[in-house]
Amino acid sequence: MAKQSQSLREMVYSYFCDQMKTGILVVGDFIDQAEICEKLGISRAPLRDALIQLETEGFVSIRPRRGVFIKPLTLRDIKESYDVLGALEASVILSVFDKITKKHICKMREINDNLLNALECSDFELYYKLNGDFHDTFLDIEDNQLIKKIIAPIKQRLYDFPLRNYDPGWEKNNLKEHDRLIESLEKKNRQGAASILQYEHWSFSLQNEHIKSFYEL
Amino acid sequence: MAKQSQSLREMVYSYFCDQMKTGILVVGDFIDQAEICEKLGISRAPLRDALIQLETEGFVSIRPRRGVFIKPLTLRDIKESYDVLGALEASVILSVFDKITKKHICKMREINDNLLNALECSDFELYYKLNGDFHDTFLDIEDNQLIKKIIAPIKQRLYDFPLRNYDPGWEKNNLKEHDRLIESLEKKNRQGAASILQYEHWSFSLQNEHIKSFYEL
DNA sequence: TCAATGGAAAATGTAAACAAATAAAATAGG
DNA sequence: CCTATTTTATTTGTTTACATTTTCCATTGA
Repeated sequence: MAKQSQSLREMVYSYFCDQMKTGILVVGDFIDQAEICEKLGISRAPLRDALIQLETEGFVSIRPRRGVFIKPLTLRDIKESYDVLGALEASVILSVFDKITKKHICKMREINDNLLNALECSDFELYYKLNGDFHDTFLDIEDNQLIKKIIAPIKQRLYDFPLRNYDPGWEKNNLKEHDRLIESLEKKNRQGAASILQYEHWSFSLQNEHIKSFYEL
Repeated sequence: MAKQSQSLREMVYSYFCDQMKTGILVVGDFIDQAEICEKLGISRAPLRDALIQLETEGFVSIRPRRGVFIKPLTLRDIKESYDVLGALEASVILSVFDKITKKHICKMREINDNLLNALECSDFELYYKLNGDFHDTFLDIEDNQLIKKIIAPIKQRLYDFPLRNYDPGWEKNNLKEHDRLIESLEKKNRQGAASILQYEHWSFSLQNEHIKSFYEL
């Protein structure tokens, strides 16, 4: 039915990621295990394996003897995620600061230009892909694998699966923060760069209103 | 055989935590699944469930078709953990700063006194318990559950299961940092407190030599 | 004596069967 | 007609059984 190189558990895991990304599985959904087993042509064991992994990562909630649900994303969850991402990305910027070259800065500027284009074309899907690329520019230089392993699922939960009310105003603001980050990097302003990330870009209180409308909360 | 209220998976999970805390299961160990199943009187499914959770949390490594190992704790792992803990605990101190009362400060001071006593009695087990309590004093006020959920397994991996070469010199240093943290809190020095946590207490480069001997690396 | 190939044993990934618990439905009583 | 209790059905947690893969050992050949 699929590749044989990877285990069925990994296959099921990717299947869920895809389903969430494409919006077929939505926050709050109940997961019909029998249906999925039939659909994928597998038994319940590897499905359960993947579900436990997803639960540990925070995507689903297994209620004993009652079933599996995709965890709803509350405003509180978002606030908590923002705080964590702010602290960790700021830490990353500080630690990779000396490794950031002109090349990286050029790349970030280029991506930010493309982000503006995407916005003007109202291609929000491209926008969010590019936005990920922007942050990956400095995350890729970081060699702390643990930090990256923590950041990834949190971002995925925030962005990858619920695609809703795009808000050009918010996104333009986002670009400005990116610009200021780039500026700080050019000026070799280490603390400034970290501060922009932690206390502006990932500031929940500053972004509160936009977030509410984006996530329909 | 055990409580019936919780699922077997949770029981197995706690079993592993205990085994790691008490040092029966050591870093690098191969896990004999059949043996554990027999010992606990359960089948392989709930054991596997717990192992997948432990793998996602970073405790063990499941090598497909080859077995399960307790992840070795490399110097690199420790450095990465320190960076994450520094960033997150600093973030916590900043966010709970206004909620810290005289009562909390007294408690921290009290714990720190007991820490010194434990050191003088060479009761290192008590020492590490109290050390956890010290940090919990401000972590308990934090209402960001996500941060706490991230911090807990990282600390557990660092401290809870390998009990080795205690180094009174290092631990005394630790107490001094605690004192300076308390001092900053009293003086309402928000940034100072965060800075002590992130760039001194959880600074890998400052603690490098002590860490090496503590973990026998 | 050493290396290589083949086979047996052990351990894991997967599937299927079973049991217990929860949710839904139907029946009985007011 | 509504409510409460009992019964049925669905779904999960767990056990058991099977198949595939890996590892180890023995035998054979150079």
